[in-house]
Amino acid sequence: MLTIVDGDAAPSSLIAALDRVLELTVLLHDDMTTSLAAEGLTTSRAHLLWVLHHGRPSTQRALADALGVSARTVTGLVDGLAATGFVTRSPHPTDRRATLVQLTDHGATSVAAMARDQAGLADQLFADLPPAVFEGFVEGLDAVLERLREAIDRA
Amino acid sequence: MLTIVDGDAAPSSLIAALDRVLELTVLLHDDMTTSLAAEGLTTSRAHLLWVLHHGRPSTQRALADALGVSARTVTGLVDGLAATGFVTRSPHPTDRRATLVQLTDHGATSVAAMARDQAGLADQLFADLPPAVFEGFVEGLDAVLERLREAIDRA
DNA sequence: TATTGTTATACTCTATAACTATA
DNA sequence: TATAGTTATAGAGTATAACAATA
Repeated sequence: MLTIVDGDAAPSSLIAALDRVLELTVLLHDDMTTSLAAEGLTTSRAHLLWVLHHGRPSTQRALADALGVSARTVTGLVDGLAATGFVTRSPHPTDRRATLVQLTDHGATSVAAMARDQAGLADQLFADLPPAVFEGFVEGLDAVLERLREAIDRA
Repeated sequence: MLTIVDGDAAPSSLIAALDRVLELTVLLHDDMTTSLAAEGLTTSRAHLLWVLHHGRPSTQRALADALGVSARTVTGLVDGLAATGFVTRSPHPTDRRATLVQLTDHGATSVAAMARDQAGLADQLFADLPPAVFEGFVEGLDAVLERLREAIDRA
């Protein structure tokens, strides 16, 4: 974690807040990585399954676009997911260049488990928060997200 | 981004909140990756530089412990950072098995740039927030972090 | 001519295991 | 005997470029 607070500069509550946001991101990432590993998935492969669950059988080209990675990368991800039984490849009915990727039963079960895990995590993080605290958090979060999107757009 | 809200389950404000937290983490990660790439750094290498900046010349063993990776991984990271001029290796003064890694001027300059980037980001995210919104966000963030740490401890 | 997905190649991060040089 | 860091090896994610099959 890139914690910035040190003796080099005057401490800033803004920087301290960013540090805690970054800590949250790191902890969340580790938690999700651990959960997925228990099901035999990496984050990249899980992401592909997730896209598949929401978009139904897709060509690899469509998956590459949805995931924001190259066609070559999708080949590798699908290879791995097919070898471990999460997806299957089948020919596209009308375009003989293309391949359709679809979830197996095992893949669908894993996606359902991922959804349950996320719902459970949301519960653990938020369910017992005082409503005012939860609402304040969400309000601030939305404002921060908006500013972050603006900053990225400017860059 | 693993956005969970779909037609499969009753929409939940808790899940929606987690989705936005996850969106924030993804956008922050992409933003930082882009900034670091502009300086010729990956996140792993930047993390090592950051540890070095805060801990002064360190053995690779100490770096491996601080980063939570294997000794082999540190060898690779230091190889890359040395080849690109961010760090140098030198013999440990008293333990001839060990190697000290230290920042070059270029490495120190890069760490300073990283610190500036983070401070700038904190400004962009928080500086123009109404104080009450900022405080509500931080209060909620602290509560969420606490619950996340508890959840991880239980697991 | 353009597109889909592959092979070829390469770089990075990560790990374990075996080994060398030292403690 | 234990530790620091290396080589050897391997798997995963990522990319570009060249290529085959098909549109």
